[in-house]
Amino acid sequence: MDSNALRVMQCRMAPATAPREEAQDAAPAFSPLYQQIKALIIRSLQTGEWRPGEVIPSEMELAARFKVSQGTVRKAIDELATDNRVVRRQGKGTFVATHSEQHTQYRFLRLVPDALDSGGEVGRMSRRVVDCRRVRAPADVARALDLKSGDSAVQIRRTLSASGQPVVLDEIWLPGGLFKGLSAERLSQYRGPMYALFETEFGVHMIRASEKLRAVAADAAAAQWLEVPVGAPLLSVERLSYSYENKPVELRRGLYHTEAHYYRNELN
Amino acid sequence: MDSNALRVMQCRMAPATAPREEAQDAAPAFSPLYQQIKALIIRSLQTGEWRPGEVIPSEMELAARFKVSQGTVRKAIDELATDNRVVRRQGKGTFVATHSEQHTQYRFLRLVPDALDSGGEVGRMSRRVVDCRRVRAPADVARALDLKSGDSAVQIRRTLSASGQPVVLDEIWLPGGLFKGLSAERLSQYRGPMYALFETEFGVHMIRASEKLRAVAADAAAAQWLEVPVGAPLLSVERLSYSYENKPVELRRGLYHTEAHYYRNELN
DNA sequence: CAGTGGTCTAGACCACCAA
DNA sequence: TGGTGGTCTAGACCACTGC
Repeated sequence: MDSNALRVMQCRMAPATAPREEAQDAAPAFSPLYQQIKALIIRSLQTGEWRPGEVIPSEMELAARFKVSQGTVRKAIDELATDNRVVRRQGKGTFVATHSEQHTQYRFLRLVPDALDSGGEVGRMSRRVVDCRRVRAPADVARALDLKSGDSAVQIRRTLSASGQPVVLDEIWLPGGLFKGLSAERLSQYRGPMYALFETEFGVHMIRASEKLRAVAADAAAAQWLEVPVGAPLLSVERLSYSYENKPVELRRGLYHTEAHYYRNELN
Repeated sequence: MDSNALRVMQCRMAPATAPREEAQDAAPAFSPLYQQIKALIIRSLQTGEWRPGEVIPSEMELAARFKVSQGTVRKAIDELATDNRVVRRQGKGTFVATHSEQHTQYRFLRLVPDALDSGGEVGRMSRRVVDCRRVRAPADVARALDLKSGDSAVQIRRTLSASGQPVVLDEIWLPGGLFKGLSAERLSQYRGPMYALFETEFGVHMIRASEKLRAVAADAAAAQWLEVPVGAPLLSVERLSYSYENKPVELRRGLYHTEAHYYRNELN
């Protein structure tokens, strides 16, 4: 059969006689078929062919569409699932990941109260927006978010409180161009995690983040908001979040009061 | 063919007419074949049939031994590889993971110097053992390590320095029974990471760890060792490490000076 | 060259879910 | 009951390693 020869060609290079859809990479590097399929699926996710929360076509359908076996599609989807880009549900289908669902809420928040140390839910925190302004991005923010100096940016400051005690003071920076119309009112009114709002209102879906942690002393402002003495030790968490297109779109500088909470991390 | 019937039986329950090796779990829960194979391989790893750094039998050999297809063995090994219990090397074989190799050194240390912020190697740190004593485990340590109160424990204190500046002060607690003969001399003489010593000298291999991070103020002792003022903010990292048998065997309380270093964490 | 892990296929059956 | 993802098989060929 020549079907195998076709498969091999697909493996070795981006074929000219391609079946329908093709990545534009001119990279001559070897890439397995399932990686190519994965890239094609990601493109469809990026273009919005399937939106967050929706089902994507079944493995059989995708196999037919891409003219590969079900097993190859399966391996592609397996990786998308471990990347948290899709969620598989046996008997129902494969769904585009979203921040708007219960079990994925606060996916990036690692703060745990001392109290429910083992067992028990992570207590819901109450949000309070301090302010939300549009300004020209400072140099360091512009560098982190890949903006030109002078570009517009949104600055949000907010606190999170657990049982009345303020625990987190966040300063959030977003590219102004992507978040037109974002205001303190929108933020305050919205129910659910901020990342869910970003997703549904602005089409920005965060897939991963990178954090830098340090211990710092509280300055006057932080001390006031977190109700601690000036100079008290605080956990500084600088988070850079990346969008579906793998571009940095959020810089979040958090100060955590770790007297009754801690930052949990699992190492494997 | 009845070979399929046999497979199904293996899937549904731990069979009485088992092929050679069996897990002892009486749990009636459904478990896929490849999970059973994975459990069997883990048992062989625990009993030392294949030791850290060694090759395990090829997929074909294991398939013959367990009387399943190569694909099933492959899926079992895939999970062991993502669990960091084995390492696959194309063309060479599958190797039992070890802390004694270059690319896995300092697997659990997330501290990164500000300097080489992107690109560049993580600079080697110099170790210095402050002291190493055998004492009766304090209550909190005993609880964390599943010891009886009054059991013997090893307490190690040491520092890590980068380019002459002390950065980390660790207090390490180990069960006395597992680490007979561990002394300050052994620790000082050993070249390579401490976890490699644990592995080669005491047969204790860490597979995962759980950390709790907080910001704290330096007390007098910490201030002296880390050469910071009393009250300076330090990153407190309490790590509980688990052995191959998934039992907690190390409690490590670290204080990190995060002026020129930060704790890096990737969220997915 | 032989042996290893890595990819791909085709087809079977199972577990789960909803209508 | 039919459709989805999940498991398992058998066999082919590819890529990498070391002799």
